[in-house]
Amino acid sequence: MSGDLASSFSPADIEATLYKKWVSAGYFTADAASSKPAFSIVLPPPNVTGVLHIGHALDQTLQDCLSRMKRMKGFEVLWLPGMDHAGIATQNVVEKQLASDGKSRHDLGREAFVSKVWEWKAESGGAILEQMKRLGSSVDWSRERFTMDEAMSNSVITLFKKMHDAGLIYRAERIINWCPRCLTALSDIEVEHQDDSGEFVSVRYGEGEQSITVATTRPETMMGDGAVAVHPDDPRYKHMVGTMVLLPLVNRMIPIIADELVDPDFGTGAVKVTAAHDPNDFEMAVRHNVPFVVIMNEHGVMDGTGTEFDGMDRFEARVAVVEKLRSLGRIVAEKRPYIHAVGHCSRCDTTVEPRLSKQWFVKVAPLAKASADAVRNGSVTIEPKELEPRYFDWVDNMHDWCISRQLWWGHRIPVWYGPNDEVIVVGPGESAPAGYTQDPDVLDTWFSSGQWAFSTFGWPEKTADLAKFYPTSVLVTGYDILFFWVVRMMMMSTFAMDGVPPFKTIMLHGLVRDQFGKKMSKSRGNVIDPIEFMDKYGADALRFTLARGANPGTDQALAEDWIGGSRNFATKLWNATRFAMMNGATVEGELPAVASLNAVDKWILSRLSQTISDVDALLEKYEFARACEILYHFAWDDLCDWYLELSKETFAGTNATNTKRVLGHVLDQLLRLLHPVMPFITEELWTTFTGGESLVIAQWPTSDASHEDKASEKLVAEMQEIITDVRRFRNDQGIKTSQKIPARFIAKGAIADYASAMAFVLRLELSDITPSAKVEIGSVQVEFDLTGSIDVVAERARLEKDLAAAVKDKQTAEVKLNNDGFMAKAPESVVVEIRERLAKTSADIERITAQLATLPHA
RNA sequence: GGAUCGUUGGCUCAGCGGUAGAGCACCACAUUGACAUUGUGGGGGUCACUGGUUCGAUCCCAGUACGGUCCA
Repeated sequence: MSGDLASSFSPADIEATLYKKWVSAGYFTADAASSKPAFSIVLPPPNVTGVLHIGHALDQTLQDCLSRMKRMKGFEVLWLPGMDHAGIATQNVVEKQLASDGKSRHDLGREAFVSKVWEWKAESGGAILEQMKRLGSSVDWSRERFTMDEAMSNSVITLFKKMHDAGLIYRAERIINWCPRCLTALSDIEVEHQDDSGEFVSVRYGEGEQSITVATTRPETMMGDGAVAVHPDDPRYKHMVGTMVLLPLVNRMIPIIADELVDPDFGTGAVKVTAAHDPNDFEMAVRHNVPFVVIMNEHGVMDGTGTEFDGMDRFEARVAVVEKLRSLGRIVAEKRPYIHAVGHCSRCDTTVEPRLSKQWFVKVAPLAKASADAVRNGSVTIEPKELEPRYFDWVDNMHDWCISRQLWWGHRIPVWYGPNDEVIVVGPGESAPAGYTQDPDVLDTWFSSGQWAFSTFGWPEKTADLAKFYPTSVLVTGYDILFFWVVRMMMMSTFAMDGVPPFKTIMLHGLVRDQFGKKMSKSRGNVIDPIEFMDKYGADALRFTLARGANPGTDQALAEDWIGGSRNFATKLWNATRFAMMNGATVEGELPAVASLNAVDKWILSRLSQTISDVDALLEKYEFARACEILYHFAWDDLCDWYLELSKETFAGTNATNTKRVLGHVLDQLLRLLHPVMPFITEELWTTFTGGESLVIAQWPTSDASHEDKASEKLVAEMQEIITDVRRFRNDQGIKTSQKIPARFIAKGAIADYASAMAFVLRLELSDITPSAKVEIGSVQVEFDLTGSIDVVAERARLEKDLAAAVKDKQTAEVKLNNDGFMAKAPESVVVEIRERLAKTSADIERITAQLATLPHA
């Protein structure tokens, strides 16, 4: 019924072939018309510019794990792949290429530039999708999407209009984050705050009595000041509020205002109000009618101050302004370096410049509230629950979202302006009246990727996919993009889909770090390349390592050694399967009645049943690490180290029919359980072993309570104890593991039936001997004929060590049992357990003491 | 500064009111019957500190110290 396995496992020989087989068989293609229950996941779309990094590998391993398990459980699974057009990032890549030819996008013009980007995408974009195949991701390639696809653009425009009509999108002049290099607005989340070394300068404004010292980190913007602000209750300045003070350098009179926003304990307690260049100042300015004075252009170059600083870069100007103030004797104090948080463009790291500008915004309050409510009322669950506060913290305190970008690559804002400042939104299939011109800006990338959970299914059309697969079952992603993407998905989906959130569960995992728990970064040089490690150890090994480290919501360390360990595990599975096949293990025919089986077979079935129910429950709870741990130990310890060893004697005999069938069953079920995590090797082993078509479409195991058997578990535990103790004895006595020793077992009851199995494992030759040494475990004695003297010193040391342990255990048990409080209040089951421990340790002490007494003195 | 998480063997992490666990690393022995990408045995932790609750605390509570992350 089955083929042969090579003598060793070589991942490279099977992976690509198997992946092609799965795809061409259509296993991953979802059927919206299926009567099976749906299970759907949308892949967090990687950037079109991206390459597979270890974080993707983790994210996809977990999603694939869930998808494959659900598929085996009989769900109609759709795991939808695709990519994000990544506005700024992609435009930057193509602009860089142009720059190397000494050109800018303006040389090409908008249309030519955009088609250049499409060209780039066709040639070098999406490398990551091919890399996903290496990993084995069971995505539905027939449904691959790109956020700039026509259908998705249609969704974007439709939703923009819908939101605009609902009053959720508006245009306003505000202070926004501006990147002077990318020359576009950024949303709050595209700004990264870093501790920078700056300066903190105190400058005296005004003259004589009518002077006030302001402290600032941005002296260069003072030419744009419209006021000085103090706290209303600050006694130092109360008398000055409402008066005017001279603004140096430009010699303009500006008012002193009082505002609660000022922190009297910060600096001098007086701050300059630069309405057009600082978001807090902007707020105050609005409240107090302070004029907006723009003193910088879009490149971050001083402009319009009418001073010698015009034309200087903002940082150059900072130095020059301070220099000038110093020469004027206006510097009261300087602190340099002054470490403070400064915003940087997340795409190019340029220091962000707050800039007064007219942009489009999403009014987030009602959307954020709906998103928060969905989690608060339980219609969406966040796993692990501990991360919920972070979610609420964010959605409950969100600012309006700036969605316009001064870029060319992206969804063009569907707004047209008429000759008399009319504003209309032009939906799909509509067109603007003659003489209207379209807004030149494009939408934030997240505006389209935020629609990923429904636009990919064909919204706004009422498609079969949408009906079948929305809302998606679970979103699997790193907690680091909870705010970027997850919240946007929640807001936009809930709005577009009439209150139905995009997923039932948000499963958050952590970041992959290096082997010391440090963040991976190019500058540290500790970045792990998943492709390199798949080449070296196989995709299964990488996947297993990642899944095994994936505790919910927490970061995980990753070391090459550990991937090697997982590769060893794969090798172990390979060899165990070879062994099973060599010994005639089979999946043919009914599993024999449990009553007819020997205790070892009963035991492994019992362990299997527990393993199945544990692994199933843990995977359903997204406890990947614990599920993998259980699988690892079941496979390696229970199956390979004990079951196979204890069955060797049976296989060597003539009555192995039942055991062959049991082993076949256990192996079959184990490979199924492991398939979601290690799809390649399990597929190869299982198809070879069983002759079945594919594990991808095989049934997921279910536990069988009738297989659970405490008596056999107890018996095998006893056998394990005996074997371990005899091995220890042999080790202590320096007897080679290969050397066969004449021995006999003195045992009563069920255990006596397994003397020969144990003897086989222990390389003992059972015969009627005259013993010269013995090992006692509980009521069982194993006697040996060592034909000569034993190492008494070693033997005495071993027994004394056991004795000491038993004495210590006995004491702790006695202390408890002599404690009245314990006896009065501890639950009965605990008391019973301690009593049993006392009995056992007492017996052990007696036995070991007696044995020591028989030893000759060295 | 605010919030939040963490502190368990050499490293990375599980666990959790009732005698401390894993992987890797380490030590010794072994080429034996699927596997040296192996097997067998072993060593190693007063579970950060101080109080409290409890018959009993690594686990619960409070505080302290140190570290991380997010937000400002």
